[in-house]
This record gives sequence, C-alpha cells and structure tokens, in this order.
Amino acid sequence: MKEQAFPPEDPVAGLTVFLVDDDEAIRNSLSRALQKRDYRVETFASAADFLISFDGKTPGCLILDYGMPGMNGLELQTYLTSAGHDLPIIFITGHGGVPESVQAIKAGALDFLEKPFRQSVLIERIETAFALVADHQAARAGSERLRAKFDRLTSREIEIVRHMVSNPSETSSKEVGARLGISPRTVDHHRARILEKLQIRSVAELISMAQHFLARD
Amino acid sequence: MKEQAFPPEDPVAGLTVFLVDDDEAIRNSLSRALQKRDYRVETFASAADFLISFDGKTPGCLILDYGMPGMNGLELQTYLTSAGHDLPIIFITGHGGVPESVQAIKAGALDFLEKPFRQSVLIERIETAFALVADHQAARAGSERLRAKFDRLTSREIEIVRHMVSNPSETSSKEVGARLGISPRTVDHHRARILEKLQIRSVAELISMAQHFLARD
DNA sequence: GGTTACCTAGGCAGAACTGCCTATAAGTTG
DNA sequence: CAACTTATAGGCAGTTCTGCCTAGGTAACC
Repeated sequence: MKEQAFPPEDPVAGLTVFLVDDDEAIRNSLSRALQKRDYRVETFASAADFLISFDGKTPGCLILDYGMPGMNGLELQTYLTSAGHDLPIIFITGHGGVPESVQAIKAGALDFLEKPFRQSVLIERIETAFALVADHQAARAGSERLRAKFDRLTSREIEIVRHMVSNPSETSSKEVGARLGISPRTVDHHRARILEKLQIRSVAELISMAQHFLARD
Repeated sequence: MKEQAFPPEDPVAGLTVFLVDDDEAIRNSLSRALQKRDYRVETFASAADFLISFDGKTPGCLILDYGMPGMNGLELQTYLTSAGHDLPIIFITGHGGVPESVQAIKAGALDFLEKPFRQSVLIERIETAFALVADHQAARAGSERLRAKFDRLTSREIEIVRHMVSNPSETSSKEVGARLGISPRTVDHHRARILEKLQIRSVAELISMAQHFLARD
C-alpha cells in the first residue's frame, strides 16, 4: 500500500467536503489542509449557515463539529436524516463524550473523532465517505432508470403489475381478469403493453424487477 | 410454567441475559437486580468462561464489560460476529473512551454504557435487545421454512432454479434446455417437480420466493 | 438382486400465452 | 372537431405450458 498525496483515482471527482465548525481557526487550518490535497471544500460557521447554502443535491460528505452554539451537530444530523439526505457525516468534537458519540454513530454517522485528531485519519474517513457516496449514486442511478420505465405505465397497468407482484401465484390472465372484473383478453392486452414498455419478455422478469420497489402495500 | 409476579407482557419469555464482567461486585449486584425483575441471568467472570458455556443457540442478549483482562469485550464481540451469532451486545465500561465506543457501535453493538449507569437505562436496552431477538427469530423461522423446501430439490433442479432466477428473461423450457444442453421436454419435467416440491404454481412465484436467498452467485 | 431416486425424453390433449389484426367507448388535448 | 390516449374486448394462428402417461439408463441402498 503506497500512501501518496495523489491517489491514482482522482479523490475529488466532483465531490465536496462540507466543513461546519464554529471555530474559525479549525475551519481555516482544516480547509487549507484539505484543499492542498485537491479536495473541494466549503466551510460554514454554523449549522444554519450550512442549511442556507446546501441544496441537498451536491454530492459529498459533511465534517461536522458536534458542540456548536445554536443548532448543534446532532440536531443537524437529525434534520438531514429526516429530510432524506444521505450525506455521510464525520463528527469532530472538542468536548463530546461517550454518550454523544454512541448516539451519533447509531444515527448513522460515519465516525466520531475527538479533537485533536490526525489529519490522516480524517482523510481516510473522507475517502470512506466518498466511496459510500459513489455506491449510493450508482445504486440510485439504477433505480432511477427503473423508475423512469415504470412511470410510463398507465394506472391500470400499474394495478396489474402490483397484483402480479403481490400475488405471484395468480398471474394468469384468467385469474387477474377475474380479480379485476375484466376480460382475460384485456389482461393479455395490458400485459403485452407492460412488457413492451418495460422492455422485458416475460412475467418472470417483471416479478424480478418490480418486487424491489413495489414491495410495499 | 408456574404463575409468578410477571408483568403483563412477560419480559423474560425464555430469553437469557448473559452478563460478562470481571468485577465480582458488579456481577453480583447486577444479576441480583435483574433477577428481581424476573430476568433469567447467567454470569461469567471472563470472555473465556462465557465462550465455554455458550452454546450459540440460547436466545438472549449479552451485557459485556469492555475492559477485561484476557480477551476483552471488543475481541469477544468480533469473535461472536465472525462466528455468525446475532446475540445483541450491550457494552458496559469503566474506562472506555470515545474511540472504543465508536468502534463497538460500528461493529453492531446495541449500546455502550459508561459505569456507573442507571439500571433503568440498562433495563430499557435489554428490552430493546429482546425485541430485536424476537424479530430475528421470526425472520429466521420464515427463511428456515423456505430453506427446508429448497433442500428437497435435487442438484439439477437447483441448477434450473438458479438459471431462471438469474436469467428471468430466459425461463422458457426451450431456452433453459438449450443453455443446459438438454431437451426442452426434460426441463418441463424438472420444472413440474420443482413447483410440486416447493408447493407453488407458477414460475413467477418461484422467482418471487427464490431470489431472496439465491441472489448470490 | 430388487428397490428407490434421479436424469433423461417423448406422446398427447387441453390450457395458457403471444403477436398480429380489428373495434368501440370514454376522456384529454390541441 | 380532430387527434390521441386509455381501457375495453374479440378473432386467429402459432408457441408454450401443464398434466397425464410411458420408459430407458445410472447410481445408491438394503
């Protein structure tokens, strides 16, 4: 393992390190150190400042001071989580203790570092976070493509898909037709349209691709 | 089962609290307090003692001292995890710090309590752990039933199931037969046996129930 | 040596699926 | 109003599935 300043795969890759800390000295020294390693860094003096600027879409990770006046790190984490963002969070803290760290990690934080910490450790965690983000993006891209196809289906077609996915033992036209009160022939017609729109060739394939995000209800 | 001073929802329900701590005073006071609340408690003075007695099947949770001579709490946790046990672990510690707690929680510990702690907090965590175990048992029971059915399939039948699950676009007898180098008619025969053994009626149902634990390879 | 299990494979008939066509009615949109 | 979409439904031919039957070869087990 050769640890270098410039890993072969560009570590930045469009990802941003958001740094939120009320201590200006820390902001300055950390952001300088990170920028020297070619990380794109944005700094904020408070959780509120961050929330004002953050668009929820920019991929990256959040280095977050736990103890800050106003909205503290935990509150920001809770808010971001409930808002559905998946920005990985690395806490840094001057006075946080065991209970705080436990709560933060349980809530999904990637790590909880006590100041002072070695920059190498922070860098390592940032890389972990970025790898995580890359995974999420890949997974999301896949499900977005799928979602786009499903969005082409009409409500009746979706109804039929739902029925087949949640009742895979009753997928024949006769059974589905009976359940929906329509002719089996009409179900044939809908099924053909569904397979055509989703670009698949069999009901088996439909079950396979649909049950992931139609599992609910 | 004798009638005792059980709370409305029996908190014990056959689950055991395993208590591992090298401090005898703690073992005694904690086990007494838990037994007074009708918990079934087993105490151990070391990780080694626990491992000798633990059969890996008794459901319950583990209250584990982090800093012990010999094998410490983290090592025991790592061992149990790698051995495939899902015993929830609640760490208690006299001297552990933030890094230790972070590592423990990341590794899946339910909580990390600093001594001294209030018994009410511990009780609460134990209840959380027991609820978790109950969930796991329910989930396991379901997948065990499924596994039992799949175990009745012959190797050739499993091969066909795997092919259909991982290639849901090629589930017709003709395609599967071509892929396996056998007659479509033979695939028909296997398919019928498969559906019969799994007590299902369609390939769609097969895909639906098989892709959960045949997803790999 | 007989029994059992498994893999192989075919015949045949009825059911279901598939792809092509048409067609009506309702609702939306330009 | 015309055009379009959606849901409905049928005809027809070819393919596939399904359930019933038979049957040969191989391997394991008693």
